[in-house]
Amino acid sequence: MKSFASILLDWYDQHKRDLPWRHTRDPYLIWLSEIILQQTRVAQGMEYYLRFAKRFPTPLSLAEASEDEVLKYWQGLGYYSRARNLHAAAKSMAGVFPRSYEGVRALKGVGDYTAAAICSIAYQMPYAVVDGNVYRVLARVFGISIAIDSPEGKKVFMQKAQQLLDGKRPGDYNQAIMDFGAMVCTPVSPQCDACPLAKRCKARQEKRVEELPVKMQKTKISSRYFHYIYVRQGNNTWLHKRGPGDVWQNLYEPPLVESQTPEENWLAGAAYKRLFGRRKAMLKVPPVKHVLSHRVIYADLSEVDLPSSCPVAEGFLCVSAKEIPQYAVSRLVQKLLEKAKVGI
DNA sequence: AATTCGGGGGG
DNA sequence: CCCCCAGAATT
Repeated sequence: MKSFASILLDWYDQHKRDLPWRHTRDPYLIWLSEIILQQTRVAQGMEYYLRFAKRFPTPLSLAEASEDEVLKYWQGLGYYSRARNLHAAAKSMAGVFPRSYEGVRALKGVGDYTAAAICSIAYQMPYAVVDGNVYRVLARVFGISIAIDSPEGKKVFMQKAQQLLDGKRPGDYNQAIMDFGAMVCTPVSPQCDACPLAKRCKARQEKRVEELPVKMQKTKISSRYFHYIYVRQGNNTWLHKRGPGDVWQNLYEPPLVESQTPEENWLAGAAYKRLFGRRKAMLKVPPVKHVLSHRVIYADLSEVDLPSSCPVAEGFLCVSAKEIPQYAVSRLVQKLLEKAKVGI
């Protein structure tokens, strides 16, 4: 009876995807790829990785860049704390990527999964990764019904993964089980006919493939209502850098008024008056729906004309409309500006 | 232990 | 519409 690991490795040697970060053993580049791929599909992260690796080929080049530039390169990829942590971690390593598991695990933005991935792939250290693919493959093949997002479940899957790890090729094994989960043992309609583990798969024997893995879903989604105001002041406009404690930290956006309900007359509210007094705002883009992981934002964009004599409000930058593309903005702001045909 | 971080692709 | 993706930090 062949081992679980050797079956996966055989499958991997035949079917592995040709990915750019598989052509290097540079721990820095492998780290970069792993941060980009957190909660992100390979297809979505590919172009970002290539651009990052070209512009920031070394820890030092990343450390010496401004956070604004790093965020600009990250624009559109989401989970922007990844970019901020990436930059902070690069600055913390003084040009030398850590060589121990503990050193890697201590980097900002590196958790158990990412530390195991980097150390196994770059250093051939025997640490098993546990990501969404691993949960799914192990839950099905071994018929594990415990919820993957429960504390006990995490422990069970961690132990199982570590026990199955191939000691000779830990990096290849880790990538094998993830590629396998992405290509064969997929979340819906898995390719059981082409699966080299089908014969020993508990879930398949018990016809529970679609039921595993088990997750205790929750996700209460709340709504927010954003009203952006595009300032037209000659050829200039206003931008604001978002602060901590909310979405899109350190990204830029036009002046924003948030309302508690869609019906609220925000134009008469204190927030708007403090910025623009009694000036009229013209609606340019009717509300668009923007979905985040645990939140739905309904956002519209209006325009206010301002004489050039008008001073810039506290906390805002006055920039040429042509310069907007230099600033990192959320996908929502990008879409609103496109629809309004201003900037970008 | 539960929330909060984005955005996109596919059924 | 739904689910989930090479997760981590915070509270």
